Amino acid sequence: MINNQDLNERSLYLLKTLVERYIHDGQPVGSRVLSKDPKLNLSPATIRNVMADLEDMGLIHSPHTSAGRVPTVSGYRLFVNSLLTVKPLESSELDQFQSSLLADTDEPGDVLGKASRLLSDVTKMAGVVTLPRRETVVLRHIEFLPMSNTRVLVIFVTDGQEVHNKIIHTDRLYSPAELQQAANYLNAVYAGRSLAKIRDLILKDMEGDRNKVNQGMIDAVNMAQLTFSQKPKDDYVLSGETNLMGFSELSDMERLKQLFEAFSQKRGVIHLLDQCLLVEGVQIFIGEESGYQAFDHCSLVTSSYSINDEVVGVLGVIGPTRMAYEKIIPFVDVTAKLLSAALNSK
Amino acid sequence: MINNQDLNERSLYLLKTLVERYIHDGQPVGSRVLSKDPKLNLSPATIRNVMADLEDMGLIHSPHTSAGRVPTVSGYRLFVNSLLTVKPLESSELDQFQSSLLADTDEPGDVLGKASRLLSDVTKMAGVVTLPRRETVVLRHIEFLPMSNTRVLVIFVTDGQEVHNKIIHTDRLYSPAELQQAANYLNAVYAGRSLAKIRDLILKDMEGDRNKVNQGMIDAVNMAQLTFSQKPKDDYVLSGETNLMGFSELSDMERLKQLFEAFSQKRGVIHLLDQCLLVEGVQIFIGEESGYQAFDHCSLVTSSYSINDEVVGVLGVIGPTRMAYEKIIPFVDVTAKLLSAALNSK
DNA sequence: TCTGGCACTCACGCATTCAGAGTGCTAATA
DNA sequence: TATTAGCACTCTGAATGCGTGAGTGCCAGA
Repeated sequence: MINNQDLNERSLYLLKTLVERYIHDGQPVGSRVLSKDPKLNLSPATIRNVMADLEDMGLIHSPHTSAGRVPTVSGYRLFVNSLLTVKPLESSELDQFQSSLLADTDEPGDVLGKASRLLSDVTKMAGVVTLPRRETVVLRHIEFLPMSNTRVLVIFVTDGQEVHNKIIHTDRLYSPAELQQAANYLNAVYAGRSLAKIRDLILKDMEGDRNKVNQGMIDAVNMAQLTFSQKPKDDYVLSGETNLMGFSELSDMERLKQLFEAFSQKRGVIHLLDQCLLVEGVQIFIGEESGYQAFDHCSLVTSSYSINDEVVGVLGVIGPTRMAYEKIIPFVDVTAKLLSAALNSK
Repeated sequence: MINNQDLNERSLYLLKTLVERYIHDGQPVGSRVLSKDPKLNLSPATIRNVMADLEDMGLIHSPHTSAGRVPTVSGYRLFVNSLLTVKPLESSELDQFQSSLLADTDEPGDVLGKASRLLSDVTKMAGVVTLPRRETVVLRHIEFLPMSNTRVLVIFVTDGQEVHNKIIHTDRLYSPAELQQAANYLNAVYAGRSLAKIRDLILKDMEGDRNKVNQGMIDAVNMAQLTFSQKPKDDYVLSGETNLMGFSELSDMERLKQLFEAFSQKRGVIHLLDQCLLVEGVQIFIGEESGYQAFDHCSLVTSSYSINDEVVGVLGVIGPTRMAYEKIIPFVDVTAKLLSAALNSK
């Protein structure tokens, strides 16, 4: 990868203005327009020489002979890493964002939806928020309700205002009283622990079963096992996808279709977002960097969010590679912090 | 509207083959191809005369002078109402559909999702299933869980395997025991009744409150009131939207965007689908008939489904006006019946 | 009432032209 | 040695024209 040591000040400044210019008006930028930059103060010919160098280094390229230059992925990368001057948010905006996140709803877990909508509304691109990873999330309360036959509805509430519903099949018919008892037991023993931890405990408890006197406890642990054994498929809340249909760089129907299919498949996107869980702060994938073909012409700006200082999820913005990074980055950063704050159990 | 009395046998047959032909290969059909139809056995010139009549009646029209004819909305309408020969499903297909609906999941309420996916998978268009109307749906069980402060999580299960979660704000802090007691009371009194009925009962109970001795009952009714007072916004499960991006008649980006925005707004679509609740059997909106601009170039084939013989929702298929109605119609019909059967509480 | 024939229209594909934008290269300049 | 002016060159995109094929409408004759 090329870093800013390899280039002199002038070339870097030229690249910077070129990228800014391109982001601003979407046209390939030629030597003439750049020569008008007061700080550059060079003739078009000189600028052409510099641009030729930048092109040799793979930072820019021209779509065709007479068309000015466009940043490549490496060009964007260098720009974002070293040249970007981020625009901090106004504090009034910040207040506004915060209040829109905290606005009351009657739907549990809707903060995530709100965050997603906030991301897409403000950026006019697509917003995405992963649901908190169940692994690290803490169990608050569990409840069993009998359904038909041996089917039992499990309801459990976790930190982060989330309610989960799941149907399990028990080995025999349980009475409502038995179910209640099992729930009581589990609430007493497991509440307040992370689901990963609980899964460990279940295993231990099941081994120790033979020694236990109380059949009710064994039943309870069995049910817990049924509930928590498989790793749940993670999920996310997406919004503003339709905004993406307005961008000319995504106007190719075939490509757009692939992108939307990736969105509804969820698998790939989740996998991509999961990579951001490990990283502190804002992370950016530009174009092909993501490794997912569907995202080839998109950029993804993400940040992780947490509940009670434990990182549990990722949020971000998806848009065309040509996006206003200097605004998007601080915005994603702030939104992640606001969401974390909103989810903290007070 | 034009009906089949106004036209002679031959014109009708011509219209029928024209529409079938157009649906089959998507090209405007000219007099030459139609003249090759063995049952018609007419010269192109005669066919042109007949077509001119059909055009005068607004049943077909030509995109331009030398381009053959295409059915108009009225043409499709007449075709669908009187000329269509539906293709009944193979019983092997039927079994397959049924088993894919009944396949077990651990997510409550996922039958609807499965039905939606079935619709879109089989038709290669978009499938939609509205959630059961809460009005008519029957309460099975209700539960209260304390959250922070005066916020209480209400969980209630209805017929049709659906679990609803909602957060209410109570006027004062309730202990878990009090909440339990309230739930017990409500389960005893309200379970087995439709939510509309329950709303009535709540009103009566609240009037009668002053006379009641038991404060617990008053609290319970208050909570029920908070839970059930506002009409819930209805919702639907959509799938296979991306299939729509493959159709040339929907390839206009601006139009497609409007369509997808309508999908995510939900309001308009819900309103449209609600109209089908009242009608027995399959109902069809062709192109502009729906009255929603976003659907101008789409057709919608719907049928209502029921739980325990009470109509509660609508499912359907959305695709371009040029769709294989003779297959889609029986398929939607059957799917609705299968879903109703699957939802019947055995 | 049906049909053959004929003139007409239009979309589409193809080649051509032209202006505009931007480049690379070279030779002159500071 | 770095910068610049100048020039020839390339490519796009819009405009234009032309020929072809498909399909029509209409008329006159069977």
